[in-house]
Amino acid sequence: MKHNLKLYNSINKRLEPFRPIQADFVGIYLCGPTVYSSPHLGHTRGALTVDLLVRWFKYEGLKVRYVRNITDVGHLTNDADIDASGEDKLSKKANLEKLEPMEIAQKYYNEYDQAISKLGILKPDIEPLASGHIIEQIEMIKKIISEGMAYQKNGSVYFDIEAYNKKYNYGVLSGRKLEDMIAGAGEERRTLERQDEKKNSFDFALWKKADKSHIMQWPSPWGNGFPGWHLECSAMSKKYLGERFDIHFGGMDLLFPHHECEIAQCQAAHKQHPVNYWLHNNMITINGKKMARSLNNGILVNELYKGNNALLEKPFDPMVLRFFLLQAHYRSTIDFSNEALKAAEKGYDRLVKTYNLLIHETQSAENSVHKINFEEWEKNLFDAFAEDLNTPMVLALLFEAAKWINQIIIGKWQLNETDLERLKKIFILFFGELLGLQVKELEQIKNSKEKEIMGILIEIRKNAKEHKNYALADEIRTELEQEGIKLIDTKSGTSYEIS
RNA sequence: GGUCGGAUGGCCGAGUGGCUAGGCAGAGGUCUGCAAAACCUUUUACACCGGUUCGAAUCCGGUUCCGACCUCCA
Repeated sequence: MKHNLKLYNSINKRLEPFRPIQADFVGIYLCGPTVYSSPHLGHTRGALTVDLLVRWFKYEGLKVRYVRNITDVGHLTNDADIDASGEDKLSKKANLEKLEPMEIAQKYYNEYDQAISKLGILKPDIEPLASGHIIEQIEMIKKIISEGMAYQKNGSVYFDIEAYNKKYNYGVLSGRKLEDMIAGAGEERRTLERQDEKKNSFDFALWKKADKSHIMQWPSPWGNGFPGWHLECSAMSKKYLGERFDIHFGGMDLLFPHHECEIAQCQAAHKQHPVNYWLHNNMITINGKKMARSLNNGILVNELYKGNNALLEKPFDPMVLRFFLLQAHYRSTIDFSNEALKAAEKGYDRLVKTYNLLIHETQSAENSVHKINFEEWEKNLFDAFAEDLNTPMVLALLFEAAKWINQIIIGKWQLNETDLERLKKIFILFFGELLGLQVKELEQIKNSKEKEIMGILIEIRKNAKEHKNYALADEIRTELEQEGIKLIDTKSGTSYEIS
C-alpha cells in the first residue's frame, strides 16, 4: 500500500490505520438487503461506500474479496418470535403477490441489482444467498450448542447470552451492558409474544421452529424450521472470508442487535472475534427522519431515476445520486430533498463540463504559466480519500481544479505538456476511478434528421441576426423553447439542448 | 427509561485550537443586439450559558432541541 488509509472502527470508536491481516489481500463483508420489496435510497449508501473502499484497495494494488449477501430467508415480521399469523416478510409478500417466496426474492434481487449497478457500483466478488447456506448455518448452531451457549426449546434454538457472557463480553460493539438490558426491559418495552420460550428476553433465535403454514422451511436436527436472522452473515462470512477477516460493513441501524449478535455467534463457535474493522454508514434522512421501509417514507431508487414520486419534480440521473451521496461523509446523516438533489445536479454538471473541457479542449503550451501547486493538490486529494473516505473534501479539491481548467480555457493560464498530463491524470483518477463518477454523454442521442433541421433553423437565425432582424431571431428562439429546445449561444456558434 | 450521535450562513454539507472548505441559491461583473448559458468576483455561520487558553465552530462543564438503536430495517 502506497498511502496510509485510516478507517473509523465502530468497535473502538476512533480512526485507526488500516492493516490487512494478510499483506496484499483484503476481505470485506457487507450486510446486503432483504429482498422482499423494491430498494429505496437508503440501500444505496452502504453499497456505495464499500464501492469506494474496493476501488481504493484495487488502486493500491491489493487483492480484494468482497462479499455482499442477499437475505432471501424471511425473518418473521414480529420480533424473532412467531406472531399470530406465523408469517415472515417474504411469505407475506408472496401471498400478497401470489408468487412463490423465491419468485419474490428473485424479483426484488433483480431490481436491487439493476438499481445499484446504474450507480456505477462494482459487483461484489461473491453474492451469497442465505437460503443457499442452510447447511452451514445448521453446522454453526451445532457448534454453539456444543459450546454450551445455546439451548433448544420446542423445536427452536436460542442463543444463551447469559452463558456466553460468563466467558465473553456481550455488548463489545454497541457498548450495552447486560444489567442495563435487564433493567431496561421495563414498562416502555413492547411486550413480545412467546417470550416464555427464552431463558432471558435478550436471548435471540438461532433456529426457529416452523409450523406447516410457514412456506420457507428446512429440515434440521431440531425439526423443520428456518434460521434466525443474525446467523446467515456469520455463517457466510466465515465460509468465504474465514473466521477472522478484515472489514465488516453495514448500516448503523444494524449495529445493534444484528452485528452484536454476529460477534457473539462467531465468538461462541470459533472462539475469536470475527472482524478487525467494523464500519458503519449513517442513514439517509428525509425531513430529518430516517428513511426506512417500515416507516413508509422511503423514496425508491427507481422513483428517483424516473421522477415518479410526489416529492420529486423531475427524474434524476443515477450519477447525480452518486454525486449527491459523495457530497456528504458516509458517517454523517444526509438529508434528502428535491432541492438538495437539484443543487447536486447542477454541481455535478459543472464538474462534468470541466472534465470534458480538460480532456477535449485543453492544449498544452511551451511554458507553464499558472498558480497551481500540484504537489500539494495531489497530496491533499490522497490524504482526503485516505482519511476515512472524506469524499466531500475530494470533491472540493476537484472543484478547485475546475477553476484552474477554466483559467486555462480562457487563456489566462497555460500548462506545458508535462503539467497538463499530470492534471489530467490526477483528475481522471479521482473523478472517475476512485469516486467512480461517470461522464454523462454531453452529446445526447440526436438523430441526423433532427440535427439537420436544427442546423437549418440555427443558420436562418444567424442570418437574421446578421441583418439585425432580431424579431425573427428571437421568434425562432422563443418558439423552440416552447418545444423544450434551448438554444445556447457561444462565441464559437450556437448549440442546442433538448429537455 | 437505557446506549450512542448530532446542532455550522437561505438550502445541502466539510472542518477538532489560530490560516477562504466546497456545491446550490443570492449579489456584482465579463461576454451578448437582448436574454440564456458559460466564466470571474463576492456577502451572510458556527444552538444557548459558563469555563480553559494569548487565541475556540473546534477542548471542558451545564442547558435546550433533534435524531438513531433498544421490534424488522441500509
